[in-house]
Amino acid sequence: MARVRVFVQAGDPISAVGLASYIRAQPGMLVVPSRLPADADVALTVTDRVSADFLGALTKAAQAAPLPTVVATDHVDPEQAPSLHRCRVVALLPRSAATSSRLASAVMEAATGGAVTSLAEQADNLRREIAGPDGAMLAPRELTVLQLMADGHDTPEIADIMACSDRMVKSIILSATKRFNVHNRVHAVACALRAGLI
Amino acid sequence: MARVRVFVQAGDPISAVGLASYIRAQPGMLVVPSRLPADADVALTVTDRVSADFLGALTKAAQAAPLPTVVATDHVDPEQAPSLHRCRVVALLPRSAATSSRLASAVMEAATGGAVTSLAEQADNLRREIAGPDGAMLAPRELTVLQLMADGHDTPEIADIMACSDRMVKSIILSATKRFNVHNRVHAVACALRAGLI
DNA sequence: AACTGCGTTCGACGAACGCGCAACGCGTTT
DNA sequence: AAACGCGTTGCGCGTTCGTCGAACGCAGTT
Repeated sequence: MARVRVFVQAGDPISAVGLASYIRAQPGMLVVPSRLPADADVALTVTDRVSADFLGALTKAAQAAPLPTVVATDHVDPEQAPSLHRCRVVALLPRSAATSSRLASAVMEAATGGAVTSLAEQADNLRREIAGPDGAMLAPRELTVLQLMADGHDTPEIADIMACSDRMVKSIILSATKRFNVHNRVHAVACALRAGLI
Repeated sequence: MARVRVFVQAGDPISAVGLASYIRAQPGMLVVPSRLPADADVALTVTDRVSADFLGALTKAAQAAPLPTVVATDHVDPEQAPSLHRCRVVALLPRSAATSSRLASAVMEAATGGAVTSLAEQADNLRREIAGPDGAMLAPRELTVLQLMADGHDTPEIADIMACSDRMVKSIILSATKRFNVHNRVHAVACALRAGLI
């Protein structure tokens, strides 16, 4: 292969030219114009979080020109992880720690189709690298309570679903709010949602 | 002024080189190395959302070298808006629609200290430009209340921030929960968060 | 076995929330 | 002017939440 042709895609122009600069600085790569995705070997995208919306856009783009895709992001929604391979995503990179060499090697591997690590494993690595060791700090019960609250259930309903008393549910919420240093249950749910934990 | 010296700052390397590329492409501007913020005329930053954390980092940076600052972002937390001028923020741009000319003119105005529109007005314009016509599904006050709740504030705090009574805040929440057919305020915040409205 | 720390469970009380009803100001309609 | 809608605020009620304290079981320590 002569030079790897990279199709660059981003939700905002700033990130787009940032990615393009990285690729242009690589001797073995060049950026293909956004009008000609079919001429590329690899797609390179960046996003705040891999959400359903983002994957939808990716799917649409993949129908026009199916390319192996590298994604730079800081978060992958757990429920979206299984859909990644359908969009031909072959590599996940940490956006906030994307070095020139990491980007380049990921794009090169994607272009040559080599060394495809499991996407689930990559997503896990990403979560660990981004969130640090804190990400694993929630107990399973806390997770359940947070999810149920986010779905609109109040304390007695949660107690019923989890087969325990109201007091227990409140205790779980209390311990979680104190440990994460948030003000109340709304704040806790919002933080968990933003952190992608639920 | 000979050339405008711009100090570029971003949470991730991709956006940083993106911004730098934009500035370098401008004939009248140059990028100062990140080690020499004191040599710059203007600071240019980019962030997903103007949160308390982001403003904290900005404040710390401003202590080292107080510069008029241009921020490219897609969202400004309403409660942070009053703090913007303390961090010497003079312009807000839509990140997802940041064109070369908009960036350049904002940086130039910041450097010359001219044409300072009200920051609150700029924040409003930003919200309108980002959300588009879909954002019209929620009234502006509902959006504010939801954001404040997501940041952990309770009813009297929100009433204080929005300069109205507790009853009014509750009325806004009540009308929103009825209109969106959700069970309570936690559910409302979770839905808004998942829909990307806040 | 007695002690100690830690997580779990429950009771209780003040504060906050969910919500209906009534009233006031203010612009628009007729 | 009268009628109407709409946003705002207040009052009050029952329900739920936030939080402290205490009791219990269960490791590991000595």
